[in-house]
Amino acid sequence: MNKLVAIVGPTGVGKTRLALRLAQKYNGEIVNADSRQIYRFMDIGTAKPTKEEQALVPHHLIDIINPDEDFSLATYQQLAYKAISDIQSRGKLPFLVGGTGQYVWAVLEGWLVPKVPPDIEFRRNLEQKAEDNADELYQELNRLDPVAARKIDPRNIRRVIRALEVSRQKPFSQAVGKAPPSFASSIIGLTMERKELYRRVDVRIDEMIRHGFVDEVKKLIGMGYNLTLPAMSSIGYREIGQYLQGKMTLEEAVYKMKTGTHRFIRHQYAWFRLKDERIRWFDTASVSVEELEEVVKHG
RNA sequence: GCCGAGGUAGCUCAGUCGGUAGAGCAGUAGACUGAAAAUCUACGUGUCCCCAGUUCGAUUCUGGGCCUCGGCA
Repeated sequence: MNKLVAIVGPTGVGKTRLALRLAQKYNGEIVNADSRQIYRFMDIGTAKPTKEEQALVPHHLIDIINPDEDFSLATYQQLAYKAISDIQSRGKLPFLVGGTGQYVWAVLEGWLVPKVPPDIEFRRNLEQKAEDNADELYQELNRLDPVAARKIDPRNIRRVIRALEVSRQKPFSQAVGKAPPSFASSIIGLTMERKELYRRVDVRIDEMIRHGFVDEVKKLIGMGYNLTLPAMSSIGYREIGQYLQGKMTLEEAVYKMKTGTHRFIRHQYAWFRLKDERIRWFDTASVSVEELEEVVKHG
Protein backbone atom coordinates (compact mmCIF):
# COMPACT_ATOMS: atom_id res chain seq x y z
CA MET A 1 0.00 0.00 0.00
CA ASN A 2 1.18 3.49 -0.81
CA LYS A 3 2.26 5.64 2.06
CA LEU A 4 2.11 9.25 3.09
CA VAL A 5 3.56 11.18 6.01
CA ALA A 6 1.64 14.18 7.30
CA ILE A 7 3.24 16.84 9.45
CA VAL A 8 0.70 18.98 11.28
CA GLY A 9 0.52 21.44 14.14
CA PRO A 10 0.12 25.14 14.82
CA THR A 11 1.92 27.89 13.00
CA GLY A 12 5.46 28.54 14.15
CA VAL A 13 6.32 25.16 15.70
CA GLY A 14 8.76 24.17 12.99
CA LYS A 15 6.83 22.04 10.52
CA THR A 16 8.65 23.45 7.51
CA ARG A 17 12.10 22.71 8.88
CA LEU A 18 11.23 19.21 9.93
CA ALA A 19 9.56 18.44 6.61
CA LEU A 20 12.62 19.54 4.67
CA ARG A 21 14.86 17.40 6.78
CA LEU A 22 12.74 14.26 6.61
CA ALA A 23 11.90 14.65 2.94
CA GLN A 24 15.57 14.99 2.06
CA LYS A 25 16.49 11.93 4.03
CA TYR A 26 13.66 9.70 2.84
CA ASN A 27 13.39 10.51 -0.82
CA GLY A 28 10.33 12.62 -0.29
CA GLU A 29 8.42 15.47 -1.86
CA ILE A 30 6.40 18.06 -0.02
CA VAL A 31 2.72 18.77 -0.60
CA ASN A 32 1.70 22.04 0.97
CA ALA A 33 -1.38 22.03 3.22
CA ASP A 34 -1.34 25.69 4.12
CA SER A 35 -4.27 27.65 2.74
CA ARG A 36 -2.21 30.84 2.28
CA GLN A 37 1.01 29.55 0.82
CA ILE A 38 -0.88 28.61 -2.33
CA TYR A 39 -0.91 32.30 -3.27
CA ARG A 40 1.83 33.89 -5.28
CA PHE A 41 3.44 37.10 -3.99
CA MET A 42 2.43 36.36 -0.42
CA ASP A 43 5.75 35.16 0.90
CA ILE A 44 6.90 36.93 4.03
CA GLY A 45 3.56 37.05 5.84
CA THR A 46 2.78 33.40 5.18
CA ALA A 47 6.23 32.23 6.32
CA LYS A 48 6.52 30.43 3.01
CA PRO A 49 9.61 28.26 2.55
CA THR A 50 12.23 30.30 0.74
CA LYS A 51 13.29 29.62 -2.84
CA GLU A 52 16.45 28.03 -1.47
CA GLU A 53 14.48 25.74 0.81
CA GLN A 54 12.08 24.86 -1.97
CA ALA A 55 15.06 23.92 -4.11
CA LEU A 56 16.21 21.32 -1.61
CA VAL A 57 13.25 19.06 -2.26
CA PRO A 58 10.36 19.24 -4.75
CA HIS A 59 7.38 21.24 -3.43
CA HIS A 60 3.78 21.04 -4.61
CA LEU A 61 0.81 23.39 -4.22
CA ILE A 62 2.86 26.45 -3.37
CA ASP A 63 2.48 29.59 -5.51
CA ILE A 64 -0.24 28.06 -7.66
CA ILE A 65 -2.69 30.95 -7.97
CA ASN A 66 -2.86 34.73 -7.81
CA PRO A 67 -4.39 36.38 -4.74
CA ASP A 68 -7.55 37.35 -6.59
CA GLU A 69 -8.30 33.91 -7.98
CA ASP A 70 -10.98 31.70 -6.49
CA PHE A 71 -9.86 28.77 -4.47
CA SER A 72 -11.63 26.32 -2.24
CA LEU A 73 -11.47 23.18 -0.21
CA ALA A 74 -12.71 21.09 -3.13
CA THR A 75 -10.08 22.47 -5.47
CA TYR A 76 -7.39 21.94 -2.90
CA GLN A 77 -8.43 18.38 -2.32
CA GLN A 78 -8.37 17.50 -6.01
CA LEU A 79 -4.97 19.07 -6.52
CA ALA A 80 -3.58 17.41 -3.43
CA TYR A 81 -4.73 13.96 -4.46
CA LYS A 82 -3.26 14.49 -7.88
CA ALA A 83 0.08 15.58 -6.45
CA ILE A 84 0.14 12.71 -3.97
CA SER A 85 -0.55 9.99 -6.48
CA ASP A 86 1.92 11.54 -8.88
CA ILE A 87 4.64 11.47 -6.23
CA GLN A 88 3.79 7.92 -5.26
CA SER A 89 3.76 6.75 -8.87
CA ARG A 90 7.35 7.93 -9.16
CA GLY A 91 8.28 5.82 -6.17
CA LYS A 92 8.75 8.73 -3.83
CA LEU A 93 7.25 9.51 -0.45
CA PRO A 94 4.74 12.37 -0.15
CA PHE A 95 4.88 14.62 2.93
CA LEU A 96 1.64 16.52 3.51
CA VAL A 97 2.74 19.57 5.48
CA GLY A 98 0.66 22.44 6.77
CA GLY A 99 -1.52 23.96 9.42
CA THR A 100 -4.85 24.20 7.66
CA GLY A 101 -6.86 21.58 9.50
CA GLN A 102 -9.73 21.54 7.10
CA TYR A 103 -7.47 20.83 4.14
CA VAL A 104 -5.43 18.22 5.97
CA TRP A 105 -8.41 16.19 7.13
CA ALA A 106 -10.23 16.53 3.84
CA VAL A 107 -7.25 14.74 2.30
CA LEU A 108 -6.47 12.24 5.06
CA GLU A 109 -10.08 11.28 5.76
CA GLY A 110 -11.22 11.55 2.19
CA TRP A 111 -14.08 13.96 2.63
CA LEU A 112 -16.75 13.86 -0.05
CA VAL A 113 -17.13 17.56 -0.63
CA PRO A 114 -20.51 18.49 -2.13
CA LYS A 115 -20.04 19.07 -5.84
CA VAL A 116 -21.86 22.35 -5.84
CA PRO A 117 -19.61 25.20 -6.89
CA PRO A 118 -20.07 28.56 -5.20
CA ASP A 119 -22.72 30.77 -6.75
CA ILE A 120 -21.50 34.26 -6.02
CA GLU A 121 -24.71 35.97 -7.00
CA PHE A 122 -26.82 33.60 -4.95
CA ARG A 123 -24.58 34.23 -1.96
CA ARG A 124 -24.68 37.97 -2.37
CA ASN A 125 -28.45 37.92 -2.56
CA LEU A 126 -28.84 35.90 0.58
CA GLU A 127 -26.27 37.96 2.42
CA GLN A 128 -28.32 41.02 1.69
CA LYS A 129 -31.47 39.27 2.80
CA ALA A 130 -29.75 38.15 5.99
CA GLU A 131 -28.97 41.71 6.92
CA ASP A 132 -32.54 42.46 7.83
CA ASN A 133 -33.86 38.98 8.44
CA ALA A 134 -31.33 36.27 9.15
CA ASP A 135 -33.88 34.05 10.80
CA GLU A 136 -35.85 33.68 7.59
CA LEU A 137 -32.85 32.10 5.88
CA TYR A 138 -32.38 29.71 8.72
CA GLN A 139 -36.04 28.73 8.60
CA GLU A 140 -35.68 28.00 4.93
CA LEU A 141 -32.74 25.74 5.63
CA ASN A 142 -34.79 24.10 8.32
CA ARG A 143 -37.48 23.29 5.73
CA LEU A 144 -35.01 22.01 3.12
CA ASP A 145 -32.72 20.12 5.44
CA PRO A 146 -33.66 19.93 9.13
CA VAL A 147 -30.72 17.65 9.86
CA ALA A 148 -28.20 20.21 8.65
CA ALA A 149 -30.11 23.04 10.29
CA ARG A 150 -29.77 21.37 13.64
CA LYS A 151 -26.00 21.31 13.29
CA ILE A 152 -25.50 24.84 12.05
CA ASP A 153 -25.66 27.90 14.25
CA PRO A 154 -28.38 30.24 12.88
CA ARG A 155 -26.09 33.16 13.56
CA ASN A 156 -23.36 31.79 11.34
CA ILE A 157 -24.80 33.25 8.17
CA ARG A 158 -21.94 32.04 6.02
CA ARG A 159 -22.52 28.42 6.85
CA VAL A 160 -26.29 28.77 6.61
CA ILE A 161 -25.93 30.21 3.12
CA ARG A 162 -23.56 27.51 1.95
CA ALA A 163 -25.92 24.82 3.23
CA LEU A 164 -28.77 26.48 1.35
CA GLU A 165 -26.66 26.70 -1.78
CA VAL A 166 -25.97 22.97 -1.71
CA SER A 167 -29.48 22.06 -0.66
CA ARG A 168 -30.93 23.54 -3.84
CA GLN A 169 -29.65 20.36 -5.45
CA LYS A 170 -29.52 17.88 -2.63
CA PRO A 171 -29.94 18.25 1.13
CA PHE A 172 -26.63 19.40 2.52
CA SER A 173 -26.55 16.73 5.19
CA GLN A 174 -26.84 14.02 2.53
CA ALA A 175 -24.29 15.59 0.23
CA VAL A 176 -21.39 15.06 2.63
CA GLY A 177 -19.51 11.95 3.66
CA LYS A 178 -16.14 10.26 3.73
CA ALA A 179 -14.30 7.86 1.43
CA PRO A 180 -10.92 7.01 2.92
CA PRO A 181 -8.07 7.38 0.43
CA SER A 182 -6.04 4.46 -0.84
CA PHE A 183 -2.83 5.30 0.97
CA ALA A 184 -1.75 4.75 4.57
CA SER A 185 -0.89 7.86 6.55
CA SER A 186 1.45 8.43 9.45
CA ILE A 187 0.60 11.69 11.11
CA ILE A 188 3.28 13.57 13.02
CA GLY A 189 2.05 16.42 15.20
CA LEU A 190 4.47 19.06 16.40
CA THR A 191 3.58 20.98 19.52
CA MET A 192 5.11 23.29 22.06
CA GLU A 193 4.20 24.88 25.36
CA ARG A 194 1.61 27.56 24.58
CA LYS A 195 3.37 30.58 26.10
CA GLU A 196 6.63 29.72 24.42
CA LEU A 197 4.86 29.33 21.08
CA TYR A 198 3.22 32.75 21.45
CA ARG A 199 6.61 34.22 22.25
CA ARG A 200 8.15 32.61 19.20
CA VAL A 201 5.51 33.76 16.76
CA ASP A 202 5.74 37.28 18.21
CA VAL A 203 9.46 37.29 17.50
CA ARG A 204 8.82 35.89 14.03
CA ILE A 205 6.34 38.68 13.31
CA ASP A 206 8.84 41.34 14.36
CA GLU A 207 11.29 39.72 11.98
CA MET A 208 8.72 39.74 9.18
CA ILE A 209 8.33 43.48 9.65
CA ARG A 210 12.11 43.95 9.59
CA HIS A 211 12.36 41.87 6.44
CA GLY A 212 9.98 44.00 4.43
CA PHE A 213 6.52 42.69 5.17
CA VAL A 214 5.01 46.17 4.95
CA ASP A 215 6.46 46.54 1.46
CA GLU A 216 5.10 43.16 0.49
CA VAL A 217 1.58 44.26 1.43
CA LYS A 218 2.08 47.62 -0.26
CA LYS A 219 3.14 45.83 -3.42
CA LEU A 220 0.10 43.55 -3.37
CA ILE A 221 -2.22 46.51 -2.97
CA GLY A 222 -0.33 48.24 -5.76
CA MET A 223 -0.95 45.24 -7.99
CA GLY A 224 -4.66 45.82 -7.47
CA TYR A 225 -5.33 43.18 -4.84
CA ASN A 226 -8.07 44.62 -2.73
CA LEU A 227 -8.19 44.08 1.02
CA THR A 228 -11.62 42.49 0.68
CA LEU A 229 -10.21 39.48 -1.15
CA PRO A 230 -10.12 36.27 0.89
CA ALA A 231 -6.35 36.11 0.36
CA MET A 232 -5.93 39.61 1.69
CA SER A 233 -7.99 38.82 4.76
CA SER A 234 -5.11 36.69 6.00
CA ILE A 235 -3.60 37.53 9.36
CA GLY A 236 -1.12 40.35 8.96
CA TYR A 237 -2.13 41.30 5.44
CA ARG A 238 -5.42 42.63 6.75
CA GLU A 239 -3.84 44.60 9.60
CA ILE A 240 -0.90 45.98 7.65
CA GLY A 241 -3.30 46.85 4.85
CA GLN A 242 -5.36 48.88 7.29
CA TYR A 243 -2.22 50.57 8.55
CA LEU A 244 -1.35 51.50 4.96
CA GLN A 245 -4.81 53.01 4.60
CA GLY A 246 -4.15 55.14 7.66
CA LYS A 247 -6.69 53.33 9.79
CA MET A 248 -4.24 52.44 12.54
CA THR A 249 -0.64 52.90 13.54
CA LEU A 250 2.01 50.37 12.61
CA GLU A 251 2.35 49.52 16.27
CA GLU A 252 -1.37 48.72 16.54
CA ALA A 253 -1.25 46.69 13.35
CA VAL A 254 1.64 44.59 14.61
CA TYR A 255 -0.08 44.05 17.96
CA LYS A 256 -3.23 42.86 16.20
CA MET A 257 -1.18 40.67 13.92
CA LYS A 258 0.32 39.01 16.97
CA THR A 259 -2.91 38.47 18.89
CA GLY A 260 -4.61 37.33 15.68
CA THR A 261 -1.88 34.74 15.27
CA HIS A 262 -2.37 33.58 18.87
CA ARG A 263 -6.08 33.09 18.22
CA PHE A 264 -5.25 31.26 15.03
CA ILE A 265 -2.97 28.90 16.96
CA ARG A 266 -5.82 28.12 19.37
CA HIS A 267 -8.10 27.36 16.45
CA GLN A 268 -5.48 25.09 14.93
CA TYR A 269 -5.44 23.05 18.13
CA ALA A 270 -9.17 22.53 17.64
CA TRP A 271 -8.41 20.79 14.34
CA PHE A 272 -5.32 19.03 15.62
CA ARG A 273 -6.20 17.81 19.07
CA LEU A 274 -3.55 16.70 21.49
CA LYS A 275 -5.80 13.80 22.46
CA ASP A 276 -6.39 12.69 18.87
CA GLU A 277 -4.84 9.24 18.81
CA ARG A 278 -4.27 9.25 15.08
CA ILE A 279 -1.66 11.95 15.59
CA ARG A 280 1.77 11.07 17.00
CA TRP A 281 2.55 14.19 18.98
CA PHE A 282 6.05 15.41 19.68
CA ASP A 283 7.14 18.41 21.70
CA THR A 284 9.66 20.31 19.59
CA ALA A 285 11.53 21.29 22.73
CA SER A 286 12.45 17.74 23.65
CA VAL A 287 12.06 15.49 20.59
CA SER A 288 15.08 14.05 18.83
CA VAL A 289 15.33 13.80 15.08
CA GLU A 290 15.93 10.07 15.43
CA GLU A 291 12.52 9.56 17.04
CA LEU A 292 10.86 11.32 14.14
CA GLU A 293 12.84 9.35 11.63
CA GLU A 294 11.55 6.20 13.30
CA VAL A 295 7.99 7.29 12.58
CA VAL A 296 8.78 7.76 8.91
CA LYS A 297 10.63 4.46 8.62
CA HIS A 298 8.19 2.25 10.47
CA GLY A 299 4.94 4.18 10.23
C1' G B 1 5.62 74.33 44.96
C1' C B 2 0.62 75.83 43.06
C1' C B 3 -3.80 74.70 39.89
C1' G B 4 -6.53 70.97 37.22
C1' A B 5 -7.69 65.78 35.80
C1' G B 6 -7.34 60.92 37.27
C1' G B 7 -6.18 56.11 40.12
C1' U B 8 -12.02 50.19 39.06
C1' A B 9 -10.40 43.02 35.38
C1' G B 10 -3.87 41.42 32.23
C1' C B 11 -4.85 46.36 28.98
C1' U B 12 -8.27 50.72 27.62
C1' C B 13 -12.16 52.53 30.10
C1' A B 14 -17.73 52.80 31.75
C1' G B 15 -20.52 52.71 36.29
C1' U B 16 -22.63 52.56 41.21
C1' C B 17 -28.09 59.64 43.16
C1' G B 18 -24.37 54.71 49.50
C1' G B 19 -26.71 48.01 49.30
C1' U B 20 -19.22 44.88 47.36
C1' A B 21 -19.52 46.21 39.79
C1' G B 22 -19.50 45.98 33.61
C1' A B 23 -18.01 46.58 28.21
C1' G B 24 -14.32 46.18 24.42
C1' C B 25 -9.62 44.05 23.75
C1' A B 26 -6.37 40.20 25.53
C1' G B 27 -6.95 35.05 27.43
C1' U B 28 -9.51 29.98 27.49
C1' A B 29 -12.83 26.37 25.23
C1' G B 30 -16.01 24.69 21.11
C1' A B 31 -18.22 24.28 15.96
C1' C B 32 -16.47 23.73 11.06
C1' U B 33 -17.31 19.41 4.05
C1' G B 34 -16.36 24.39 -2.69
C1' A B 35 -14.50 31.95 1.50
C1' A B 36 -11.20 28.15 6.52
C1' A B 37 -5.22 32.65 8.45
C1' A B 38 -12.56 32.74 6.84
C1' U B 39 -17.10 32.60 9.67
C1' C B 40 -19.74 31.66 14.16
C1' U B 41 -20.55 30.31 19.50
C1' A B 42 -19.60 29.89 24.83
C1' C B 43 -16.73 31.20 29.44
C1' G B 44 -13.16 33.40 33.84
C1' U B 45 -11.12 37.05 36.47
C1' G B 46 -11.52 42.06 40.71
C1' U B 47 -8.04 44.02 48.64
C1' C B 48 -13.04 49.36 42.85
C1' C B 49 -4.88 53.08 45.33
C1' C B 50 -4.10 53.28 50.99
C1' C B 51 -5.63 54.95 56.03
C1' A B 52 -9.23 57.18 59.07
C1' G B 53 -14.23 59.31 59.70
C1' U B 54 -19.72 59.50 58.89
C1' U B 55 -23.27 55.36 58.25
C1' C B 56 -26.92 49.48 59.76
C1' G B 57 -23.75 49.34 55.37
C1' A B 58 -18.44 53.04 51.80
C1' U B 59 -15.65 51.27 45.66
C1' U B 60 -19.28 55.50 45.86
C1' C B 61 -19.73 60.82 50.78
C1' U B 62 -15.87 63.67 54.04
C1' G B 63 -10.69 64.34 55.68
C1' G B 64 -5.65 62.94 55.17
C1' G B 65 -1.84 60.33 52.53
C1' C B 66 0.57 58.05 48.22
C1' C B 67 1.06 57.72 42.94
C1' U B 68 0.26 59.16 37.55
C1' C B 69 -0.72 62.77 33.71
C1' G B 70 -1.41 67.86 31.99
C1' G B 71 -0.75 73.34 32.87
C1' C B 72 1.67 77.32 35.63
C1' A B 73 6.07 78.35 38.15
